[in-house]
Amino acid sequence: MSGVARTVDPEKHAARRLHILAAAGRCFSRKGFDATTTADVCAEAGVGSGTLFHYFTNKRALLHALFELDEAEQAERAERALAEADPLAALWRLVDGLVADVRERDYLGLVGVVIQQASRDAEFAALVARTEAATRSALTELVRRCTESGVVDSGHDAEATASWVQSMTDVVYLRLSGDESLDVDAELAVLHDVVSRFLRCAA
Amino acid sequence: MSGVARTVDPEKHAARRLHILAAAGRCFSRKGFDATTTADVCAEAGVGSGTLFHYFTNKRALLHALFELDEAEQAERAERALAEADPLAALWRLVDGLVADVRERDYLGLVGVVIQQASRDAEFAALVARTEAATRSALTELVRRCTESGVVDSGHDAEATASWVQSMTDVVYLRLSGDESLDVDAELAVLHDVVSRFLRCAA
DNA sequence: CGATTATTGGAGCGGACACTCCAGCAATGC
DNA sequence: GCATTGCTGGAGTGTCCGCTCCAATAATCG
Repeated sequence: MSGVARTVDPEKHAARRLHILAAAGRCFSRKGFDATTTADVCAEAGVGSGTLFHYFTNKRALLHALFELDEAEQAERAERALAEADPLAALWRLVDGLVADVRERDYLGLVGVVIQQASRDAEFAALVARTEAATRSALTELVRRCTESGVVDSGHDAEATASWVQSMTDVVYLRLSGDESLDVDAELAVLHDVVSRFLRCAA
Repeated sequence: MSGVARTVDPEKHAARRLHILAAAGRCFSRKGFDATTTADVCAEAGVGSGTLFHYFTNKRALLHALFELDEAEQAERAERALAEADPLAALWRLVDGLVADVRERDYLGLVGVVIQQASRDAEFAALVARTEAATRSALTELVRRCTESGVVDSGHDAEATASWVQSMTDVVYLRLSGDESLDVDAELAVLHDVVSRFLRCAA
C-alpha cells in the first residue's frame, strides 16, 4: 500500500517496444497481416505472448503503432521541404525522401499490407491517409511554386500532379517487393525520368 | 451397377462454376483473401458449402481459378496487338486493354489481393507472373518496333520500358481502389500523359 | 536486505474457420 | 414411373489462433 514505488526506466520500455514492432514489421512484410500469427511475432521478437500483449493490446495495435512511427517522420520531412528556398530542389529532395526506405528489403512487403488493410480497417485507413496527406500537401505546394516560376508544367492541376508523383514513388516499392532481381539504383533512375518527364521539367 | 448412365449438362456446370467464381472475386476484392471466409463466398453466391467444395477443392483453388480466367484473355490480347501493322497504335491499344477492367468497381480490390498472395503462394505467383509476362513480352516487342521507327524513345531498354508501362497501368487500379472519389476518366487521361511523356512519343 | 511492483514466458481457453459428411433431392435414361 | 446417379445444403469436426491468466522472476526502492 504505502509501499515503495518502483520507478521504471522508460528507455528500456521504449526500446523493447521498438524491438517488438520491428519484428512485427518483418513478419507482416513477409506473410501479410492476416496470415502472420501473434505466435510468429513472438518467435521473431524472441518474447512470449505475455510480453507481446503487455506492450500492445492486440494484433491490430501492432500494425497501427508501426505506421504511427512513420507519421511524424513524414510530416517533418514535408515541413523541411517547404522551408527550402529552391522549390524544384525541394521537390526532388521530397521525392528522394519518399523512396528512402526502398533499400530495406525486410520491410518492402509492407506496401501490400497497407493496400490490403487500409481498405478494411477504417481507423488504419485514416492513419495512412493522414500520413500521405501531409506529404501530398507539401508536394502540391511545391508543384505550385515550381509551376509559377515556370520550371515545371505538367498540364494538370497541382493536387493531381502531386498525387500522381506520390503514386509513382509507391510503384518503386511495389516493383521491388514483387521482383527480387530488380536493381534498386536502376529502378530509381527510371523513376527519376518518369517523374521529370511527367512534370516536364529540365532536371 | 449396369444402370442408366446419367449424362450431365456441362454448360450448367460451367455456368455455376463461373457464378461462384464471380462471387468469390467480389468477396476477395472487398475483404482480401485471408479475411474472406468460405462462408462469405457461399453467402455471396447463394449456395451451401457442400456445393462450393463440390466445384472447388479448397479456398486457394478459388483464387487460382479466378486468375486463370484472365490468362487466356491477356495472351489473346497480346497476340492481337502484335499482329497490328502500326506499332504505336498497337501499343496504345494494348495499354487500353490493360486498363479495360478499371470500371469494374466490384473487383478493383483484387489488385491488392494479387500483390499480397503472390508473395506467399509460389504457385499463384507463377500463374500471375506467366500472365504478366505474356503481356510484357508483347509490350516489349512493340516498344522495340516503335523505337526502331523513331516514334518512341524512352532512353531505357525495351524490356524495362515495357515493364514500367505495365506498372503504370497497375497504378490506376491501385489509385481507384484506394480512393473511391477519384474520377475514372480523369485518371485515364493522366495515365495517357504519363506514359506518352515517359516514352517521349508524339501521341 | 526486504518490500513492492513491473515484467516475463507459456499453458490454456473460447471462438472461428476450412473443410467433410451425409441424407434428401432433382435430373436423366429407359 | 422407376431406377440410378449427380447435386445440394447444412450440420458437424478437428485445428488453429488471438488473447487471457497466472505463477515466477527481475528491477527498483527504503
